[in-house]
Amino acid sequence: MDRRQRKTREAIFDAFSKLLIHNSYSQITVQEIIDEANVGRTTFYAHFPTKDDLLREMCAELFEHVFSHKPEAEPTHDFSMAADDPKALVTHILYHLKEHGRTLIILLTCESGELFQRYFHQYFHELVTLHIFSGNTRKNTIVPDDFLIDHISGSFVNLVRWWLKNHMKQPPEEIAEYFWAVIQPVV
Amino acid sequence: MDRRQRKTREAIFDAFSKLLIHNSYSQITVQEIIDEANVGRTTFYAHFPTKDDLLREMCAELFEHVFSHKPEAEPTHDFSMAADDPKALVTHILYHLKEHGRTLIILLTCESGELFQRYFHQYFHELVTLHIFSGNTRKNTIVPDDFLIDHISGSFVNLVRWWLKNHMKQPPEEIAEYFWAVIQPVV
DNA sequence: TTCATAACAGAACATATTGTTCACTAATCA
DNA sequence: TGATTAGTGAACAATATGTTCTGTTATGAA
Repeated sequence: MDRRQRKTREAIFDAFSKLLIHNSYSQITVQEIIDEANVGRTTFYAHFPTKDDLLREMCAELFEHVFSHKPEAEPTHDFSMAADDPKALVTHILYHLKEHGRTLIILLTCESGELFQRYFHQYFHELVTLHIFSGNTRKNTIVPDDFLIDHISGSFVNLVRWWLKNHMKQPPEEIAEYFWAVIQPVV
Repeated sequence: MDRRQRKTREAIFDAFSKLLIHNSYSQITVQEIIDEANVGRTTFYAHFPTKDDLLREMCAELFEHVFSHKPEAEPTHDFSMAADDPKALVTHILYHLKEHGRTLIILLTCESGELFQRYFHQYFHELVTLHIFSGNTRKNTIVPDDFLIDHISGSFVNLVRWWLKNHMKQPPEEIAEYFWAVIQPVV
């Protein structure tokens, strides 16, 4: 991608983030984003057909990072064994989420939360299916599998929102414990 | 309230519901609502300052009904003992929700879901605090109380959304069972 | 039934936002 | 260096918003 394109894209993302702190999504106009980002009107529309696309792409980029569990070097924490241990995997993700704290608050708190949440849920859903749910001997025979997965994903999104509401005071390890405490008994 | 006012209010609510089936909240314009409801522009603004207020009031009215657990005569089901039994209470609410199925789908599925969900969560939160959580000897000592309540409320909202996704095939009693199966082990 | 009151209709209005087009300039990287 | 690609800024039609006006109609109390 052209350096100019990256620069513009970054500028628009930043401007949008900044505006989301004080105004709600629907109230923010394309004009404001343009002004804040210092880009031409034409340029904005060349990058994003609509404001919704902008939000969508911003969410996608964020989650792409947060849910990436590549065997990369982790500077702040060691998760070499994360792949096997579901609990460690959750902690790992929570660490990544904490890195994006400010942006997360904006996206989950603001009016745009719904779209964001849908993404969140979707990404985590995949993870649950792969790493937490599978390989388990099912204890719970009352509820259908797909509901259970849905419940677990939803609970995680909820947990993160609760964490944010508490200004992310607790360390990721503790949050992971909470999650495990309400999920482990039902899987 | 004046009969004319009630009529106008109803017309606007109905028109809004109808439009929400096919278009997403943000795409619907005041003009469209006015046209669909057959009311004057002035009239609309006399009732609702903004489109958001309209949605807010619609949600409020719906939940006021769904979460009303007055000792009223229930035609479809008997819940005279609902006040004591949390599970019966949940079933009771699920019955009310099913009555509003179409409107619920619209409100939870569409883009406006976030605001709606917030209401939903809030109403149920109160109920959890009063009827499900209280009076229980706490088994779970790991997680904080306020997180647990949050988790339960969030799980209920999630459950209803899952139910809707499945076109409310299952009877309320079965859904209540599911809820109990994932909640009872953690309280 | 009468009548003052309050609600509604509809048109006209200024204002603001959207998304597009066009001619022009500047940066990129091969 | 030079062809290509990205960005600028102004102007635009189209549409939405919210307000103000004047006139009409329904309501419910006397």
